[in-house]
Parts: sequence; structure tokens; C-alpha cells
Amino acid sequence: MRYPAAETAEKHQRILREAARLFREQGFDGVSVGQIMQATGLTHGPFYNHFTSKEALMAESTLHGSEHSRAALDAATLSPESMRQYVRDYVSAAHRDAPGNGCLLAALAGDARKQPAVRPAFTFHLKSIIGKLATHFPWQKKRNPRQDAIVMLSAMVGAVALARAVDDEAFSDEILTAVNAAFTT
Amino acid sequence: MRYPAAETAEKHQRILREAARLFREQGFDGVSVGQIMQATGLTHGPFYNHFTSKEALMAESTLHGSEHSRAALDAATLSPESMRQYVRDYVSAAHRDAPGNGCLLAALAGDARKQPAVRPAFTFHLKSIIGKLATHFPWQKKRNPRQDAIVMLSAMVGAVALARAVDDEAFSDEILTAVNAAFTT
DNA sequence: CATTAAACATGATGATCATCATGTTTAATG
DNA sequence: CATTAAACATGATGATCATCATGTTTAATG
Repeated sequence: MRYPAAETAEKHQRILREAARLFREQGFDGVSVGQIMQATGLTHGPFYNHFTSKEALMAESTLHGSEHSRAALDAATLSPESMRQYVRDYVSAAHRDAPGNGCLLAALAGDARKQPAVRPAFTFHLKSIIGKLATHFPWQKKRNPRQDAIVMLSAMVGAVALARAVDDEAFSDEILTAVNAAFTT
Repeated sequence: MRYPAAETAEKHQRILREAARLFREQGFDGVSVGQIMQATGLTHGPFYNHFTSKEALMAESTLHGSEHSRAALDAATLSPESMRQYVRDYVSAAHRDAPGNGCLLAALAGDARKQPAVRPAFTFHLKSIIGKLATHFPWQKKRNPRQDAIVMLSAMVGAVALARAVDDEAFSDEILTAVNAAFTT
């Protein structure tokens, strides 16, 4: 380490954080290595001192984003009411309008299909979220919590993805409201 | 027209068809104008005799795909049983494994968000599908068919998108099966 | 039949990008 | 204190791509 080790480690984390944000905002192909490095305050050169390739960064930044998201969900598992609030926040206009800080499932499902390097991290994350929802969401009829969790999460992810793709704000709001009403009332 | 008008029109349609297929398979940014033209059996040059830009083709091919999809759904609206079959086919492994011939909502929701030129066509298509589902799906409790249609379609789109992104086939099948069971039994 | 111009093929062009090359800095090593 | 090599900055490089330029073909036009 010829540069302060602590600063270098911090820069590494900053690359991961900015990449996770930019990838969710613009997709893996929509962001260049140069843009990510610029967002961290570095030039493009040292990228390859931190990661072996853009592909490797995509995989690592997906895991990085997964950690944050899972921690947020863990905080919500403490009470039935906070679980309902988690779903409300997920299917909200605020989440729709801030993909860079939002769920990577909704932001990157389409991209993950085309990026083999990312799929293991994506799969791990999805399994983890479904497991937590099945266990902690206050299901009314406790027939099959895991199946119910899959259906609810599919609807949440689909609703946010569709609400983001649509050109008509009232319609976009209607999509979110419908899914919210179906699972949190 | 210095080339046979009928042939030229057919080439135009072929470009639209191949573009609609390739875009759904690989995303708007994942396919080049050259690849699309090659798929139609032409060279890249005459592309601009047919379309003003790649953006214009993205918008037109989305509308083109929409027509096919809406016709397929219209055929299904004839009976409650064929409507259930429509949902079963949508949330199936066959649909998951053939995005090029599948629903553009599931294949391109993430891309549409980033492509302003495509959003009007995408919005039109989504509204149309939701309207048909609300009217024709055999809802059990007829409380709010439109809301129920939005929730069901969100789950269908989300399930297919997630099933395609995942690395584990058994898990992918489980997602589809769960959503299928929730709406068609 | 001569002319025209749309649809074609081939081959630029300029931009963007991931990655590499080179030189520089400096904490750590001995 | 001299040496080393990781982390940096700047500046290639080669590939890919959307779009343009040029020449060619030929149905339509008069």
C-alpha cells in the first residue's frame, strides 16, 4: 500500500456505493466505468487497481446493494406493523422516483437476465428477501406463507417496474395504489 | 419507389418484426442497428430509408409488438376458461424461456424507463392490457376488477422478470408456480 | 425511351467505451 | 535511508456503434 490504506479502502467502498447507485439508476450498460470513477472523485485510471473488470464490479456492487437492502428489511421484521410499512414504502411514489436508492430487484431484474456475472448475487438476494417476507409478514390466512410471499413480492417488483416505465403520472400512481391496497389493508 | 413496392413494404415489416424480437431478447441497448438489419437479410445501409433513427425504430417496434400481444389477449377474452389459460401461459416456463416472442411488458419494463421515445407506446399497451383483464378475467369477488387486474398483472410481470433473472431453475420454477397458483386455481 | 429518385450495398466518420501503458507518488519494508 | 510496488493521473488503443456519404439499381413517371 503506497497510499494511505484507510483512504484506499474508503475509495474502494465509494466506488461500490456509487456503482450500486448509478447501475440502479441507469442500468449496467447505461453507466460507464469512467462515470462511476468520476462520481467517486477519481479518474478512470485506478479503476483496475480496485476491480478486475466492469463485470466484476457489477457483481460486487450488486452484493453491496443487497447488504443494505437486507439490513433495511431486517429492521422491519421486528413488528407486524413495521412489515406492513415496509411494503407501503416499497410500493410508493418515493421509491418509484428514487431508483438509485431503491430495491435492486425492481431496478435491475431486466438487466440481471442479460448479465451472467450478476445472476448469482441477484438470486441470492431474491431468495433472502422472499425468506424474510414469508417468515415475518403478517399473513392473514396462513396457508402457504412462502407462496404468498412470492406472489406479494412479484406484485411489488412488477408494480414498481411498471410504474417507472409509464408516461402518465396518474396511471403510475394508480398502479402503486392498487398493489398497496391489496397487501397492506 | 424504384424497388418493387410490395417487397419494400415486406422488408419494412421484417425490420419491425426482427427488431421487436431482438429488443425483447436483448434489450434496446443490447442490439445494434446492424444486427437488426442483418436479421432481416439486408445490410445496414438502407436502415435509414426505412426509419429516421434507432429511437424511432424502438418506438415503432414496441407498437408493433403491442399489436400482436393485444390480438392474442383479445382471442383469449372469449371465455373465462381461456382467460385463465392466458394467465397460465403467461406465467409459464415456456414464456420465461422465450422472451423474444413474449410479452413486452415483462421483457422491456426496465428498458422503457430509460427510453423516453418508447414510453408512450409502452404506456398505451399497459393500459390496454389492464383494461382487457379487468373486463374479461373471471374475478371471483367482483369488488374492484380494475384494481384486481392491476395487482394480478403486476404479479405476472414481476414473476416472469424475476424468474428470468434468477440463476437457479428450481427456484425460477417455484416463482412461476406460486403466481400461477394464486390466480388460476 | 429518357429521366428521376427511392431502396439498396459498401464504405466512411466521429463518438463512446473498456481496458491497457506509462510515468508519478509515497507508505511500507528492510 | 534506499528500495519497492500499490494506487494514482494522464493518455493511448482497438472495438463497437449510430449515422452519413457515395455510387448503383430499377420501378415509376412523362
